[in-house]
Amino acid sequence: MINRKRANSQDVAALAGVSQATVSRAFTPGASISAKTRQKIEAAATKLDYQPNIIARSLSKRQSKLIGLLFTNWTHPKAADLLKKITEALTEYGYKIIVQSAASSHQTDDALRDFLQYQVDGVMVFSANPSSEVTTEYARARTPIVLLNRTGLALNTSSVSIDATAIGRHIATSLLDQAHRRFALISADPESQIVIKMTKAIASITAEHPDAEIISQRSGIEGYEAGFREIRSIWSNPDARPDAVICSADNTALGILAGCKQHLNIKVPEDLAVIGLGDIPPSGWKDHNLTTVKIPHDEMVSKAVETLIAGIEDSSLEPQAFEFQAQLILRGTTRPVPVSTESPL
Amino acid sequence: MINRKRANSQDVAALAGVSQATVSRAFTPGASISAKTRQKIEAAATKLDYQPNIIARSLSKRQSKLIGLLFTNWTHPKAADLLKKITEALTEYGYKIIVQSAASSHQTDDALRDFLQYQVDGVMVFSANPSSEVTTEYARARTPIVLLNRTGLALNTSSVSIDATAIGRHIATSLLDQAHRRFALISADPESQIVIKMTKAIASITAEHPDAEIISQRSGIEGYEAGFREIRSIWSNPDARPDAVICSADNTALGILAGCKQHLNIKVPEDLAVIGLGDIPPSGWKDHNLTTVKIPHDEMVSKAVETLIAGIEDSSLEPQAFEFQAQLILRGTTRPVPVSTESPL
DNA sequence: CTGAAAGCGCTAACAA
DNA sequence: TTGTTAGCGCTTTCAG
Repeated sequence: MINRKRANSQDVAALAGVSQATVSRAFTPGASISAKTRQKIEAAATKLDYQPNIIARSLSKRQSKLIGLLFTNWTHPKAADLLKKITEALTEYGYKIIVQSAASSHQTDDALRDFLQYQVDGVMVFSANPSSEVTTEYARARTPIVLLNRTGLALNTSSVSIDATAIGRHIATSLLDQAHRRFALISADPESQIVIKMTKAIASITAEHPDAEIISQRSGIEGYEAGFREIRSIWSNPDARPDAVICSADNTALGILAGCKQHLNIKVPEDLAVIGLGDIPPSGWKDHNLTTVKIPHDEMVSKAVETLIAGIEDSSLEPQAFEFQAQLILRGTTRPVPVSTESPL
Repeated sequence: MINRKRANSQDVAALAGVSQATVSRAFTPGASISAKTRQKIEAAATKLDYQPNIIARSLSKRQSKLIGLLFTNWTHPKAADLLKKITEALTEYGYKIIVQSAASSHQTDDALRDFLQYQVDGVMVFSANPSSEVTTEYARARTPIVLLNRTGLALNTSSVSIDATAIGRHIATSLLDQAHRRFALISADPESQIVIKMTKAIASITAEHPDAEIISQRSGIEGYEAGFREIRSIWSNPDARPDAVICSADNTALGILAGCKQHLNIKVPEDLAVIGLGDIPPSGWKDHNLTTVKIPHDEMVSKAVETLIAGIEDSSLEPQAFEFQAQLILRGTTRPVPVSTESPL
């Protein structure tokens, strides 16, 4: 059987002895069509291996059932999980996902414009901020954008993020309760809104406390090895040693821990407290037992997806910003909390 | 400015005072059009925020510039890296990627049929085997499929994988050289062609050796914790203890290592050798120092992408199967190789 | 180099 | 319930 080209609804119509429009109805849920003709058509369709051409449908219906997903932060420890969750959630709603990768902000905008050419019904952006020119284009096209992992700065976009201020204050307070005073802050991307807000929150707490301070702030440190190296450098100046280091990622914190143990003979948490961010599985393993912050990624993805879908279905909806509460998980790399402050009931 | 609908080539044509077809030409690389009219059109286009509708173009050209990417194994340690690489490589060639996730083989087939409805120009499947019915449909539609991480069993599909037999033989031989005799095999998915082939290869080597044997084979073990638990169970029977365990994933091997150290007081590699698969970063860290197998993922992805593109551009091309050589990385969890066998020059 | 016109495969009124 | 007809926005002959 040498089928030159794929069967279309015309071919099926001819074989079934009905009009082409009727074939279209047979493939439209809830269209008015008699059971008998539907059967004829289904028979003809399977015979010809017919499947509706969604591209043509999209053109005609002026909606593509396509969602653009722009991904930048591939080294995020949950990158694969997030992608899976996003993909599956959107699939549930009957959408397909077009992924693009972007490194620079320039690429971000280009990718976003590409999405528009593909007539996506909506876009989700993970860890990047589109320019306001692009978001305006989107607004004009009435195509909603949801930013995941960014706080709601950009115009015309919804966002889902964590409440960085709250967790920042919480970390700082907890550290102070545990009698830590000299904080070092280590981050990957200093531009990240979350890092900025957390830093500000921590600073505001230390400012209120007479002998507490942020004694150093370093950025561009990402991953285990980077942490491993960084702690040496931090420790090298005996006059400026912190007694607590707060990292923007668990991986980095684990590297620091390893550095403390292997080279520097720093006792954690006695000499130094270490706090991570993300609560990746190894952090919970007994040999690491890292105090860290758990981010409710699943809830955030669900909310992001819901928001996007809502924006697609009701284009009059205003963009919204959501912040989720992250949770500090106290484990072995911070000193035990004094009993009195625990559940002050 | 309340632009009800997006501008189309018609609108641009009107504004520029040319025909719609000319606008189309202006956006077709290499079309014959004078510099002057092109400029007029570009001016009009930017004024109207016009961008060609790729959906319409696809319908008309009968090619979507869309590639379907079916992803099943999200827990693969390199999942995010692979996705990134695939996405970026295909983007280089001017394609966009539609991702879908599938758990069961049933879902695999459904997802692949969905891709067909979206008129994808080709499909890449990571770690799954489509049914032959579906691959036949694809063949009929002249839409190439490339399987990544599967050996070339399915009809009408190309595949890119590692040479599991070679690496299996290599591992077994190396272990025998190091005076190991009793092998335990631990895998996540016993159906995986790679696992099957490696097992067979190892078995064929042990068969040739009088006192070597595979003393146990366990599957369904995936991840650090699973490995951590499994080694206890393996070790619980003093009469059937292996002196080498070969894992289908580094994570699992690392869990085993931790179990050996923390609970069982097993000396590695003196009492037990441990070999992983994948060479994830922690395996190389000094505290683990795991002997493992490095898989040339980047080369494999490049080859898979090239093969797919080639298949799209020349539909007469026959499917091909590629196998890459994996590399055994000897580190600290296997006994040192006797000097005599090293470089037998 | 440019315009007119005929599709691409489908949906969506509108009649019948 | 069905058929007819007119698009959806673009590409691509074919003339000019």
